[in-house]
Amino acid sequence: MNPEKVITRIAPSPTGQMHIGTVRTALFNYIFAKQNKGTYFVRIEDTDRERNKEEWVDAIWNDFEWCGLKPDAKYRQSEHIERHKELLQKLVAEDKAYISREPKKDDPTEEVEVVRLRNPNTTITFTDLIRGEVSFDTTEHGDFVIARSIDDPLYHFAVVVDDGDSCVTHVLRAEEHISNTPRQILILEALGYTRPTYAHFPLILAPDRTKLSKRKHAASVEQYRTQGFLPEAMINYLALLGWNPGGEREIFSLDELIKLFSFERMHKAGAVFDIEKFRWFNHEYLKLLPMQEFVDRLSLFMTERGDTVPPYLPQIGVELRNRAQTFGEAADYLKGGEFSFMEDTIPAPTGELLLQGAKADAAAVKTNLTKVVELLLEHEPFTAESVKEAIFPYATEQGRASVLWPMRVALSGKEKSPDPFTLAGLLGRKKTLERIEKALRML
RNA sequence: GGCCCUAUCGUCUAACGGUUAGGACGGAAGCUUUUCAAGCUUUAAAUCGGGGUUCGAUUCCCCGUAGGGUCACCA
Repeated sequence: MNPEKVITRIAPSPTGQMHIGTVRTALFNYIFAKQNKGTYFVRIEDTDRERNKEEWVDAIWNDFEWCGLKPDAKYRQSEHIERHKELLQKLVAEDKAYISREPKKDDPTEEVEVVRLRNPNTTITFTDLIRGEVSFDTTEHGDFVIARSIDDPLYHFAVVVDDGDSCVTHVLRAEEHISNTPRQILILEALGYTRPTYAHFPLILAPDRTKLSKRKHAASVEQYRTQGFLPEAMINYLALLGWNPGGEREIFSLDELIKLFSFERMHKAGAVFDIEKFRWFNHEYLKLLPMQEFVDRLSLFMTERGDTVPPYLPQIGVELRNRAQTFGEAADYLKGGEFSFMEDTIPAPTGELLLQGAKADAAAVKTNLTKVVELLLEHEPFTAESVKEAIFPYATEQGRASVLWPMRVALSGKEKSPDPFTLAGLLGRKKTLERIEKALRML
């Protein structure tokens, strides 16, 4: 019955590829808003004209769309520049801030007129949903700069104004911002806005336990998309970095996360991003996909990557997906000839390879292969299971290695491949028999 | 360095004073259609240290130690 509607936001800056930490913060903002039937929006923080680039603005929209985190609204901070100027002037007029003529910081030969806030030098205490009460002495900040000039606001000022005007109720962001919070509260109080509720999420760490950075580590959404990770797996994995619903289940859909999320179960310490576990999650999600969808999405991935999609992809889908944890790996397997046995043009295996794992001599292998042909000549139906039924008793009798190894090599032409029955099922009777006959001539 | 935050297997974590400290990833071993992968089974592996509080501490308090974040005319 609380009349106050929850409003959350994510505020990325368009200075490069989107960081997966940004996605996680967006995710929790999204989840919390949805859980409370509130609103979640994206605001692009583009007040730094020198570092921003249009291409990164587009990348942000694309990345969020790919992740499945659709905002209820979106806008750019630069659209509000007039409002920022207005409030900057108001603050100066009220003597809560003042214009200070001083040498430019990175070029002391030049003089600038920055705007500084009159710091009341108080101790600011705020409640953090994750960390409880947090206090900072703000005297150390002095009269800090809030604008490069009277019409060029800086981050802290712009954030406070935009959050205030957008009636953001919950500022949920990463821990790196926690020591910025008191400064923003000081600005907020000077401006007279209502203070939102804060929460600071633990950081995502690299294996060396420092903040995961795009410079040093694989940390951008784009990289993982390019490697063929599924957005649903990424969402799930990211949600479980620093949070869990208790119990032993790990696979959760976005809807389930919305139902289960709570700040009480949020960790306070940073969590190391483990690519191996992420790959495991991805594999789990790959296996959850209906085969047709797996094939379609992989085909799309390969096409975008410039790879040729082999016509036999649907047939080997199950085998391929067992092996590959990501679409990227699947594409690599295909490209690397892992499934070359599906091609009609493969050369016959050498006699040496046919005997390599057979634990028997050429004469015995020849006999066994001949027998296999005989057993399969009219066997019905010709599926992996039924081929196994036809061959297995004989193989067991003769020593499985002496039958199964050469049969598998004859069918695949390779040292490593799926088992002979799967191969036969995939190839069909005609090709199966042809390849065994061909192998027989190599002995 | 100042300020702030944090601390359970290598990693992600469960336990909200009483458990043989559980699960997952990864590792190791074994099984299978004597290859590869997947799958299944088994297994090693942790409460940072020291003081308290308590009949009893992973859990509460204090002090260390270690790690991280932040200290812009970036966001």
